[in-house]
Amino acid sequence: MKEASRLAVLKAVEELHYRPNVIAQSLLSQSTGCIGVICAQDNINQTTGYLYALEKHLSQHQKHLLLRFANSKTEVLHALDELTCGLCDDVLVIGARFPLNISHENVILVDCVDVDSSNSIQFDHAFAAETACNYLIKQGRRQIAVINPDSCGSVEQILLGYKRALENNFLPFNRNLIFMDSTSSSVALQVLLNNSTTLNFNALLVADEQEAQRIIPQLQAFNKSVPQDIMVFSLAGSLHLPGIPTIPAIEYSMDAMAARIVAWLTEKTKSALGSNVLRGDLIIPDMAGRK
Amino acid sequence: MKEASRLAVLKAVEELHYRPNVIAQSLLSQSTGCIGVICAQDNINQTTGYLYALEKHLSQHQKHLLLRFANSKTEVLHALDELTCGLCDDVLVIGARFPLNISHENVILVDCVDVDSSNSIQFDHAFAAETACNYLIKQGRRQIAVINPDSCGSVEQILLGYKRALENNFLPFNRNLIFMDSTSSSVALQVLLNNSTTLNFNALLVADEQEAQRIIPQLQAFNKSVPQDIMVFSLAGSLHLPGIPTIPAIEYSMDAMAARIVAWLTEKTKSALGSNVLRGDLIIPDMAGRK
DNA sequence: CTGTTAGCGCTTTCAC
DNA sequence: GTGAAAGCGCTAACAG
Repeated sequence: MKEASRLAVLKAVEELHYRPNVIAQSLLSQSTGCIGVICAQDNINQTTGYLYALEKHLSQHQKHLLLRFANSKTEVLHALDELTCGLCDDVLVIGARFPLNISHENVILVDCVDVDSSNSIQFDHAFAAETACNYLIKQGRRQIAVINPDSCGSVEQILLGYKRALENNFLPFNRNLIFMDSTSSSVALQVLLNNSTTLNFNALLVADEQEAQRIIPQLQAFNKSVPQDIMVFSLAGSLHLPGIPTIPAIEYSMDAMAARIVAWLTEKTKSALGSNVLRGDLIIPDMAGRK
Repeated sequence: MKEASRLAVLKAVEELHYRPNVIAQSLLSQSTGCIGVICAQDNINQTTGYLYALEKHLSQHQKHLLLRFANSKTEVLHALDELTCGLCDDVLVIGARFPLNISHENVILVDCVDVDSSNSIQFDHAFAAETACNYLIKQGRRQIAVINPDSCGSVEQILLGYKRALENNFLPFNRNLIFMDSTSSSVALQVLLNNSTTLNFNALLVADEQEAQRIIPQLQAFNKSVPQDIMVFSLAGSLHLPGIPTIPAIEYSMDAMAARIVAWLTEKTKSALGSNVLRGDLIIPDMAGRK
């Protein structure tokens, strides 16, 4: 081959801005490099962390993030249908609080409820609750109440970790401090406050920071100062927004989660997932920070 | 054709879960239905609103949202490169605060600075500032300060609307109340507060709610109550989070924006954009709400 | 080492 | 009416 013609081709490539068509490549390779991400969590503000971490990791592996939102099983299945016709190599479903019963080869369930499938990544809520209680007990809070909405699906796990921490600290278990099946967290809080003289609770575990921010003003309205009288602990993340004081929380590393997911997607061996539970980090408020 | 064989085929389709391969279809039609969305805003929490509205509208038109994040011109161009090799029919760049100089046929710039291209949708900041000032003046606030970070790129527009409102209300313009080129909004605020006895300002326009939540505690630290002493107004959206009191704001309808974008994408005529500026709604805090 | 060919899964066209 | 064939843009495997 003449060097001249080689250069001529390269020059033409340059000048005509030739870009090999990835669709034609995909047709042959039977893989598009697209990963569908179906966000099913009810609080869409929580998706940002997931998406940012996921996109960062996916693009590093030449993969594309195809985003969908879905709020019910029907919507998830519909989205799944549209994405698995050759468009996406794999699909993630994130944060579904309704049972899905999906056990497809190429679908990974992340932080979903009612998971029987092995293709899933779950947060270790038992570990979170245990850490939370141990922290609170070390802070001198021995009467820890728990308010967890019915829908969270991590009820048993949270209770497990809660009891484990109490046992390890030789503390008695009081059923009246636990509100796991309440439809409204506000009602649960009212019951707690109405019985506060006998219950005498000084710490409160809630499902997430959003919940905490709803509950804290209610506590204050009943002359309970936070965290002096009642220390409120979020079992899933803090918001880190200006104007909102930090509360102690368990925070799950979105980066760690994304790394695991991408490892699974690229290696396609179940062992890549390692354990399929992810443990969160304990975040304690900066005492020197804002009041 | 025999009816029996027709049914046999349909039955086989059903049983084998046959799904026509969209990639093969794309190769022929030269269109994938994928719309690349490059989020370039520094505050990733702002992306959620865009993404949710966009995905909703796109999926209604059988289009897919391919998400990327980019924080610099280099990253945006790199993402653009990867998406325009046949994968995406069109690409949106959202919220870039750095000049891009892109005027590609299939790229729409949304809420980006320094836009010369006609393929863009901008927020009407002049209109926002004018509405804000008119509202504040009607609330009895005639000394309106403005703090706007340099990077926002809407400086002239905001000043335009500000002056227009003042003129229409026969109020004098005071240059000392305007901080448009300050690197730090905190420094600008300090200058304002140091001169507060002579300036006597009773309202403050800030770029967005995030900024407002940074500034409000600083005002309170100087014994300025909000909104009694100083009414803080956000020129771009409010957060609507529990635990954060609502402040008056201009809020842009993500739904309206998404609808316009999808109209442009589907009709592919510039007229579909209508005007390429989008005006925001005035949001006033619910006085009956939290303190 | 270079050049040709077949075929990825589909749709459109053209011939029967 | 139904059925065969061409071709979308690319890369594999093959033949020269």
